[in-house]
Amino acid sequence: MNNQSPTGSNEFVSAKLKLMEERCRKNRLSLTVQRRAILENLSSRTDHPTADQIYASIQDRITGVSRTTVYRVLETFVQLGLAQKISNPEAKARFDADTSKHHHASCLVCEKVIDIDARQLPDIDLGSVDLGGFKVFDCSVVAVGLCSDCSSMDTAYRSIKFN
Amino acid sequence: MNNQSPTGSNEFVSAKLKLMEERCRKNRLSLTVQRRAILENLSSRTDHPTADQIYASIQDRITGVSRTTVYRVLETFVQLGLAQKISNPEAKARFDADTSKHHHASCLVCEKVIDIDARQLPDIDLGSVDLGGFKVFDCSVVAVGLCSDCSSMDTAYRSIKFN
DNA sequence: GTTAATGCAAAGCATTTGCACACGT
DNA sequence: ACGTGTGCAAATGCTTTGCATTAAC
Repeated sequence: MNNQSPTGSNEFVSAKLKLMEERCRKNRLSLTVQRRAILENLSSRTDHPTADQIYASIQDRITGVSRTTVYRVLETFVQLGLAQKISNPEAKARFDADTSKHHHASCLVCEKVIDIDARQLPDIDLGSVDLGGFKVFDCSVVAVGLCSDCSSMDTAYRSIKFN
Repeated sequence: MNNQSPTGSNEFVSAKLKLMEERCRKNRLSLTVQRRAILENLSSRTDHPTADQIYASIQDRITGVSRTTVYRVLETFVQLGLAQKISNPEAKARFDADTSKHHHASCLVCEKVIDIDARQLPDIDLGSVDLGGFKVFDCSVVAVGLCSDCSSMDTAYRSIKFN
């Protein structure tokens, strides 16, 4: 993360929890321990986890949470605008509690996804682009390549077999 | 598609097949009927199909092709730089025979992915952006929203449950 | 002939669904 | 109490793997 975005900080987590309570109340959804635990976990990390990664890191809590619930709750959060599924080239969904405008870089080897601060790039203006009637809700840049850990390892090049 | 890009045209398909033959020879890979059929199918369409969609549209050929082979061959094409997996928010891989610089818009309802001509947007320059050692191979814009078909249907709004 | 590719069946992950029970309001 | 949410188990969807057979060079 860059030093300007609060994603993952304690303040971000508690603000996010407050927002969830507000949105849940507005939509008559229950404030369950599971929802709190899942949102707390997702918003305290910056690694854009899969549903299963979130499940793995909270299942050992006192209460226990089922995998099914993690999938269902994350879907609810997306509908409520509390989280988003981020675009990546792999065949699995990754989630992000930071719904503000920013971009991502996805590692082809370890599949890690890092954030790119939107302020480091000019705004993308799709207003004057012909999209044939497509209504854009959101757009962002996705970079693919090798993260610093993977590019410093020989193993990184195992996946690049041909030329 | 826009009228400047040749993706999907007969010329594009045959040029792509020639390129595949060249790359396969260079890497001592066999020129099989399956590889030809899969590349021909992928490069003649502009809808960014999943592996399964390609399988569905070629399995009724004389020879028959197995699903496994489609998955394996597509992976090979990506390694050879003949195709790319495109970033999208859904939990499945989508392929594109157009490896030139362009962008995508992904429909949240029908999951259709349409192309956005790179010339309609300013270049994205990640050269001066701090990525913490991440090595970028490629980057593009991904828009999410509703395609023209889905935004004209009431059903499109079924997925937007909350506020 | 040798090496690489395919097909089948089975396994492995990722995700969703049906239904009974438990919890939040 | 009422309606919603959860957990379990099973089903489904997407993708990969092992191994014997077949095809390409």
